Amino acid sequence: MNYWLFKSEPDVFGIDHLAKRPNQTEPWDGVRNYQARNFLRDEIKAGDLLFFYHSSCKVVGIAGIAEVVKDGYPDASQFNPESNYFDPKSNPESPRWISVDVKFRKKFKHVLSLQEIKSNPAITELGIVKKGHRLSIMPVTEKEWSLLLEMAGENLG
DNA sequence: GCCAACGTTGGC
DNA sequence: GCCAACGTTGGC
Repeated sequence: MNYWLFKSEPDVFGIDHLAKRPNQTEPWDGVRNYQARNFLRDEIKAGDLLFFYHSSCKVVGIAGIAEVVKDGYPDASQFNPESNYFDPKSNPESPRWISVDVKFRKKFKHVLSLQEIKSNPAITELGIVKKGHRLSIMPVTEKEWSLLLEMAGENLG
């Protein structure tokens, strides 16, 4: 089982939205980057855990934890002309974009801010601390997962 | 809202 | 297959 970080804009879909969904579960759709798509298709599996990261907002950082509950499957929004994520070049015979389902696990009492994360010299591999990162989905090492949990003053309880 | 950094596109 | 132009991302 692996650890991940998923970015989302909380004004569009944040951890509070996830917590209010039926069964606290939601398809993670709209990923339109090939590197992130490959993670969804090949490596992200049910049972994996992820940090739910809030971007482009007031307090940027890790807001909580969710769990992958369904392996990769074709992202329905790519075939929906009404969707912002519609991709006319994709087709159902060979879908280009992939979703997984994620389920709410916990919301942190305080967002672990990007600033705090960057201030820890032990966090060096994580994509978000690197300059110019653009990935909306990125791997987190087990070591950094534990460290970040500890920094947030949280656990998986 | 600015702007640097990046991925994608498309002409050649 | 190169690379300039363009659009998007995301922290500030």
